[in-house]
Amino acid sequence: MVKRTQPAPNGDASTVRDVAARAGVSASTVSRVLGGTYPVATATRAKVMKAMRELDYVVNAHARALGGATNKTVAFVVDDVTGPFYAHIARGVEEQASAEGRLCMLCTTHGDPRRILAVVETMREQRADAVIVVGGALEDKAYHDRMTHFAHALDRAGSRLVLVGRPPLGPGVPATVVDYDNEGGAFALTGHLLSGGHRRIAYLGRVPGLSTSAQRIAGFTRAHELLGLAPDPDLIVDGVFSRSYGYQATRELLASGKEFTAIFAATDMIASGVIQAVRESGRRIPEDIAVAGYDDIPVARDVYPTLTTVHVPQEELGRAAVRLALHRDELPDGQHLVLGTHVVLRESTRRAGSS
Amino acid sequence: MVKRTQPAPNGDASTVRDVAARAGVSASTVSRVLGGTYPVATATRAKVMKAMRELDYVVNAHARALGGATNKTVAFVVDDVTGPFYAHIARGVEEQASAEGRLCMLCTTHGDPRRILAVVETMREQRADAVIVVGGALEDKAYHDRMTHFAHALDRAGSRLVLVGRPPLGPGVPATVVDYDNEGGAFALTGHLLSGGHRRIAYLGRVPGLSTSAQRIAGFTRAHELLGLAPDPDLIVDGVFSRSYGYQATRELLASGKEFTAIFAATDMIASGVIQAVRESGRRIPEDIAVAGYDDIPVARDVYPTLTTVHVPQEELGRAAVRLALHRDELPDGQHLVLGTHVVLRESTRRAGSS
DNA sequence: GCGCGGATAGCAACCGGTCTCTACCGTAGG
DNA sequence: CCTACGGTAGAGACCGGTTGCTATCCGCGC
Repeated sequence: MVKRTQPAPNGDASTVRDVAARAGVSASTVSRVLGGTYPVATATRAKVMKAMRELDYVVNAHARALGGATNKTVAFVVDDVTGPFYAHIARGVEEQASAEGRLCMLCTTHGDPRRILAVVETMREQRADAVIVVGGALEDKAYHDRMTHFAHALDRAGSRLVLVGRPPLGPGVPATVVDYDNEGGAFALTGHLLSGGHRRIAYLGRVPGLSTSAQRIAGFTRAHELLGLAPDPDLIVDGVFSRSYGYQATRELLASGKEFTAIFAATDMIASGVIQAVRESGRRIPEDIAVAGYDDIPVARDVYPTLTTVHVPQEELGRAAVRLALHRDELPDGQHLVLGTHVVLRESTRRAGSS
Repeated sequence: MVKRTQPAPNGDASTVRDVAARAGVSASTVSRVLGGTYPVATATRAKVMKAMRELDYVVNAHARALGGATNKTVAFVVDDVTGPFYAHIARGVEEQASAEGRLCMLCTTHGDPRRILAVVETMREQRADAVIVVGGALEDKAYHDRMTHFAHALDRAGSRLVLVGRPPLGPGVPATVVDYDNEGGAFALTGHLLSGGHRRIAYLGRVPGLSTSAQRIAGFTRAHELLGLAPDPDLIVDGVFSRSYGYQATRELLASGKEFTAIFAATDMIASGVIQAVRESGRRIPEDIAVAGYDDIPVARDVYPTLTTVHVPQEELGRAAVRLALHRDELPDGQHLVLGTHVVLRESTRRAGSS
């Protein structure tokens, strides 16, 4: 007899068979009590429950996952959790996952696209029933191909790839896309600035090759064109999505002597740096320079003056991602959901004349 | 023959045996190629690798976990990921977990202590090799007992409970504690304010029954006592750790007519609301009222004026939690690590005379 | 009194890897 | 030429739950 006869000999968790032995029933019966989806006599059930309690038994999720196809797990892949924008999406994902009885794995890539691929591979091993990738995508052919490959691989394994805030991989690729109206938000915000009389608007934080950036620039440009204008390429500055970049770039821009009356920061994080630099230069916001951001993260309400920005429904993006991944039939036409965005007017763009 | 003969009949992932069949070897051989820890002839290895590539094979993490005792997973339990303080700890946890070849599960409790218990139970099922619980603990007997129970249960299963930023459960309880010098930080910060001449300091955001809060108040009080003073209980205001609370409480405090020259906000989040309310009242910071916070989250550098606060090594807390859980021998004496904190002087407490 | 069907419980075969033990190969040493 | 041994590969028993099929016991109707 190699098998232990002790209930739970301290140092190893107890199993169904331990519980069965103690309750004087078979393992199947214990399993049925656990599952609840099979008739078990009340007296038997009570005996089993008692034994489980006495042994402090918990099922082994892995053994359970081996039988069924799925692990009841959702994976969330993101650049960096400390960014408020992603953190709020993460909250939505976690909440919805939890509501759907799923666990949530958190994986960060620190901006390295190769790590995304590695992480998705790992999630394939974990048999997660949804893999949610968040953040703008690199417009790179090889990368795109690898993601397409993963979409198919996940699909074959009964899992689902969900892209949040990035463009679809193409028709026929089994992936769900949850996006927000990036271009439309930029269009509306730029329109707001233009209608406020601004004609020379600087755009800070263009990221070449990043889908999110391209869309915002597109909206920015389209709003100009609607009025028969064109943005000055000289006022569109490349950068990264960070506060310190916003601060630094603004100082340089102010020092350059270029003319402009408004700054469209690619993100609120950038905008908060912009605001600091503008104020340190002695200029007033919005009287001398109007400032606007994008994302509507909490900092937009906290800066002084409060920041006009484009609201992105972050938590809803996260929730929708999980919801659509698990109930694919909810979205009949294709697998592409676009959530709306809208401009939130605050002090940083208020015109002198306005109330 | 019920078993499929097709390699991977589209709709189900391929298994070791599928690969074995295609490579013309046995399942054990495939497993050995996978593990790498057993001599396999070069030619055989090549055949197997080729088959794996052709079938786009990935191991099933659950099957693998079923054999070994652990799941190579670390669980991170937190109130809310959108709080910057917790988000930075999360980043530390995720980074270290990733460095140690572990995956990271994210679980949020939304401040409901019952959910912590449920989550820990779930992690027991998952056979996570560490469960990291972050955030101040409720000083409640029943709750304490349940946590102690879980510590033992996890220990029995070869797993480890780690408490971050909360007091130990008691001697003999198998749990690792990674804490920071909460009381010392509050003591130093209060000392800084007192040495700046402030004698009536308001404390905003006491949370009755929360360990973190009690420790900060203790440091606050001890610094007063060192100078033969005592804080005015009337200036210690109960609240919650949020920006809006800080804003509201400050308005009420200013309107109340109570005398004070400095505000010690229990957290930076509260402080950012305090700053806004003070400035809106027309008072200057720090000339009329000095403001200080706690935690040193990014917002402390972003507010105007920049915020004096107590630096808490958030990422290191997260990393240490994972490290100690996995290499328990690293901490010889007991399982209690306390990281240091220090005051970060910024503009919000600068005296007129100082540079 | 006998047979039938519903309600329960048990047996054993999975799920997909890993690991131990055994078997086989070729070759080098005696 | 035979044996011993290093090097490899295979067979099969796990890990812990789940589940289809079977077996048993019971009450009840004829």
